[in-house]
Amino acid sequence: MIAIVDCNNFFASCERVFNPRLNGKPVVVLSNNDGCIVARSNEAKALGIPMGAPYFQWKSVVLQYGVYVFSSNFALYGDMSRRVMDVVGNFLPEECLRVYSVDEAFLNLDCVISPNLPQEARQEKILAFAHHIRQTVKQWTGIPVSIGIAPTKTLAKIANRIAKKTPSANGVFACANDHDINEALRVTGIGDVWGVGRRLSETYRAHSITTALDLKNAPEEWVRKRASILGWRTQQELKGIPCVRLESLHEHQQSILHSRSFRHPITTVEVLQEAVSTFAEAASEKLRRLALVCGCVSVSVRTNRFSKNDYYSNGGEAILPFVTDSAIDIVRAALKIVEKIALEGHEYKKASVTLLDLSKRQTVQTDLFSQIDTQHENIMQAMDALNKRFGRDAVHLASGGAHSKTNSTGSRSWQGANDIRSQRYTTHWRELRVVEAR
DNA sequence: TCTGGGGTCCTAGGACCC
DNA sequence: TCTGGGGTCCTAGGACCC
Repeated sequence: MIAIVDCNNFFASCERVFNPRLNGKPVVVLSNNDGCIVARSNEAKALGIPMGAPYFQWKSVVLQYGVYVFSSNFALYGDMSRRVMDVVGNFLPEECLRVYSVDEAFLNLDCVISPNLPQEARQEKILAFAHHIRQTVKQWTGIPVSIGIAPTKTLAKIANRIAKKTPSANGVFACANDHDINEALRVTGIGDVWGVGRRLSETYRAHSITTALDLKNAPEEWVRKRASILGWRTQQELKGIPCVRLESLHEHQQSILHSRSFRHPITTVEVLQEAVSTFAEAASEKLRRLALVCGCVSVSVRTNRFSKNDYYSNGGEAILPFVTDSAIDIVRAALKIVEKIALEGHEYKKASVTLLDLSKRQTVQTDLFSQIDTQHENIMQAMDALNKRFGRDAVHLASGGAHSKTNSTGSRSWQGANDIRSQRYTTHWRELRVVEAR
């Protein structure tokens, strides 16, 4: 049996932990640049605010109902995620816990509760175990979680959704036998199935497959043909046959991406290069943190994708002559690409830098030792140390823009809005929560 | 005025081989 | 007039996830 532990409204719940007056109130958290609504408390959901909605379209509702709004605070959410996963990790061996995203983890319950127990005794133990996890996470971190339990991951996801939607379930829902599973599938819309996105649900609905149960019962060959091997696997999972493995096929990450939309459009290639330089440097920092090197840099730029006229987007990539983790090499390659792909006269709204062809730093170092530039290595170590100690962007490459080009608030004019962020309560000494006792 | 960011995997089709 | 068959590898683009 598989369990999935999923934090409820995770970002909104993080805000509530350190700001209890938000309990019972509608809360939303915005994406980078304060662009979209990416997390909503139940009260905000009840107001009809959809996931991913542009913030500006919902500002009037926000004002009318006194919704509390926050810019995203990833320092806080990342740290809270680590705490939640640590607590869950206390309950079972490491190899039976698979952290799937910032707010979700899969648990292999067979590690903890013997599959050979009689059905009823086993079910009872599983439920008690799940409730215990849920209560402990809540008490130790302040984050509410829901737990879904079923024979496959896709079914566990469905059980989790029911756990969230059914108040009487108390945050835990298990479906183990065929009858319970079919009933759960019957009340689950096709679009709510894990692995069925917008396009696939359109296809399915056009063929009268509207619930998860319909998909389970659809002809396999048809599913295989119309929805590829992925759709077929989803269908197998609905039938209780495990098909989705989470164990990564790869030893390490395949790509590193850093991208941002600009608050104000960039109109000159010169400024665009500053932005791309900054992004490439940020990507290289992540590369070094993961102890990887890259062999290929890819850059893309584009204008506003929502304005119909004059949409322009372009991209390019460069294969590096040697693998590297040096910001200097990577930025240089990225800027060369910008020269090729960026034309004057456009209003650029977004740029991204992707590092590809990643390998472990250690393994290449032995082969290509003479090619690793030790001077760069020393500079990178110094820069990383300075930025760690004195804050991000304490030092950066000059191609990222000089300080004379910053505006009155101290940020470059293209940098995104992040105006209404809460304090970084758990990671910055100066932002600790102050509690007054009277 | 205003619309996120960071990933993975699969497939079709082209290029190439003999 | 008429133009094979069998295979591999790579890449761009699409779809999906949170």
